[in-house]
Amino acid sequence: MTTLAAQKSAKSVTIHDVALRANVSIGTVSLALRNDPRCAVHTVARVKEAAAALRYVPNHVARSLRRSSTETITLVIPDIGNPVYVAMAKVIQREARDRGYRLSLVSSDSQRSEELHAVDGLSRRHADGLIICSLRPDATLLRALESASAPVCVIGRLPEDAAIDNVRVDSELGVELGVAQFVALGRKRIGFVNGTLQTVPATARLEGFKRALTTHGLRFKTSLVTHNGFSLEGGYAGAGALLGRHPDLDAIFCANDIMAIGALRSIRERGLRVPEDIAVIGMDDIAEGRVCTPSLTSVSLEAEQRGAIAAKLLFERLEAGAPLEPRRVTVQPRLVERESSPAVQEPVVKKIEVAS
Amino acid sequence: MTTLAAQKSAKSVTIHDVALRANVSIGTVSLALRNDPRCAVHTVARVKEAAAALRYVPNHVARSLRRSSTETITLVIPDIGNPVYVAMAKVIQREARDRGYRLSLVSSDSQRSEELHAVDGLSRRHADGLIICSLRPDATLLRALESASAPVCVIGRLPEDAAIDNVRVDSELGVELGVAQFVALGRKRIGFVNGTLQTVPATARLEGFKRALTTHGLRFKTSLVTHNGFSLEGGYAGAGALLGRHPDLDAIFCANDIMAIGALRSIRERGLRVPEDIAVIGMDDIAEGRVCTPSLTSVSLEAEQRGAIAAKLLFERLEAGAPLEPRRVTVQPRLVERESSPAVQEPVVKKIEVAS
DNA sequence: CAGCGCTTTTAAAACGTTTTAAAGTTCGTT
DNA sequence: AACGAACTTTAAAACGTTTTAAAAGCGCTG
Repeated sequence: MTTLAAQKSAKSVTIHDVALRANVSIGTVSLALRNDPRCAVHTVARVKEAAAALRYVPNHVARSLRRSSTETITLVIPDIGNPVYVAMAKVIQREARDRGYRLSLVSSDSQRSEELHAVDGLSRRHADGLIICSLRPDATLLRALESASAPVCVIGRLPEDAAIDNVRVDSELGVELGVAQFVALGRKRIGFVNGTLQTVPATARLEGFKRALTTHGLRFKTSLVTHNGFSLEGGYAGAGALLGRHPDLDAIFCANDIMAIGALRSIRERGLRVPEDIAVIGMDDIAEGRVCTPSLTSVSLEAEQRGAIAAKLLFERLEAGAPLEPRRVTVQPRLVERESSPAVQEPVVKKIEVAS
Repeated sequence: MTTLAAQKSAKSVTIHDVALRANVSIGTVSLALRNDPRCAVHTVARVKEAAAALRYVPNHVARSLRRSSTETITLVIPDIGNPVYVAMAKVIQREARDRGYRLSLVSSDSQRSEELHAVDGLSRRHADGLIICSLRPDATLLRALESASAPVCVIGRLPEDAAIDNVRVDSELGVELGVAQFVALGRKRIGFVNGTLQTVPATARLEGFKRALTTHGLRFKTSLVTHNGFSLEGGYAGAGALLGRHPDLDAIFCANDIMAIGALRSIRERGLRVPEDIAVIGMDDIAEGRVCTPSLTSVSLEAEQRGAIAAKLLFERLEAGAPLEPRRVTVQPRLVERESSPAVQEPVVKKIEVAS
């Protein structure tokens, strides 16, 4: 196609071409195209006509340079394969779009280098702001974030003294909700399939697990916990190990839903039934949990809500003239009951039986 | 933190500052930082020292403007919630990174507007090239792609006369592989849970299904097929409808793995066993299929491979001086056998049961 | 020591916008 | 008829790079 080749090689039409055709200066074209009130209506019309005739489309790079703003924000998530982060990304994408920003999505796979690279992108002017969800915000990353050259917001728990906008969730409480549900079901031998050791979420969740056991007068033992990747395989392996050590478990809490789905499979393979023999609760409340078999009881960590709040904080900072104080928002977890650890039926039945 | 506030408000250090400190012209700084051989080694050293001392980081926007290349490519996928596209994206991301490009990922959710917007981004200089995976490449989109102002590559079937680089997979053949496997298992009453009607993949797969039935001397009926979204819910609904109409089905082919996982659930809920009562085969061979219960037999459409090829085509075009002829690559599907439709063992068992 | 060739550095132009300050208009008042 | 005021338009300066053509430095040769 000659048109194709021609178009690709042709110099693109600029504001100068439009100015020439509309017989005005480039300054006027710039004003007119943005409907600046300083520009007379008939001029606006003429300019737009010329622009349309020439198929003018503004060069975003040039505009960014002049305005020193790219109208893009970066979002870094740990794993694009995890639906919970995808859900978060979708919310943030929408928020960004509503404000005229584009979203640049990066999956860090928890690589520190990827995370730092994204922060670095701020000073290179790749983006105007950054939302980052990190499982392991160590000193290096925090330093980079604190001295970042543009607004930043972190989703996930940060040290108390970090001077960075922060949206977190009380995941200890989340684990406690789950364990409480097990106890209400009459389950006492509870295992915990946790995620990668030394990540902040894993640490917090373990803490919550210990606290919950204590609360309900149950004894904590290290052998009740496994640490594997926050992945399907991790959950599968974890539940397997746990059941190997404690064949008498009657409930397993999993540090996220993906792991829980892996755990379901492992339990099944041992010929055990969920929830009759073993109740299972996950965390994150992802869509997959609603449709797996059995459907998964889960503690929602309100990923969408956290994403929306992070976006709000970031844009406030972007739009604020003056620098703002660092802010912190904490979201509450919420138990969503489904088949893998049912709330009502079974326990009620059970209680009636006990009473009669 | 005052440093924080200071850094954020401070004008960023530019090549001019470095030039001043190193006592050379900005042109020299530019050359030195890129290790241009025209620059004397001692000067390079001095400049780099100055740059480091000032923590200079180059402004990518300015560079893009001058070089008129953003070193970014855009990838548009239909659904970021579908692991198969995520896998594809990861491959392409890697390929891009290896070549010094950044990847901007867009999930179109099959909205035409999103797709066109991405194409439009090329002329706005958001990116240097585009890879797009569209379920419904209609005339509007094709026209836009053909007259795009930068290199483009489409993953997915295009009309024969489209003058666009194109990577496709023979998905008819894929369906035929699946049906052949059912037949080998002795299954004859085969349903098809298809995706959204009027998408190109759904059309092709339906075609393949009809052809496969014919090949094996089976009769095609419209009632053997359902059309729903290419999603978990779609698969769940589709299998439900199918079983409502034909309770005697002994095999269900699903147009993708996500739908197949939904279908598994629906089948289970009716108290039927997979694969004993109903064999199931999906398409895409996503990781989730390996660990669901039962694990999912699937026809791989080689998403990673297609992604890699698309990247290769795009970068060839980006790096080519002269315009290239449009190219087309077709990839072959591959059957991956797992529990939901086992190759050897189970059918024997089944026959024994029936016999008893 | 003029001239040459080689290496290194530089000034200035360019990339395509937005923005600013100033210059032109037009019009109603005095 | 002159004078502002209000409205429009414009020229030119930025934004921070890369690139180009020319200049400068420098040692050699004839």
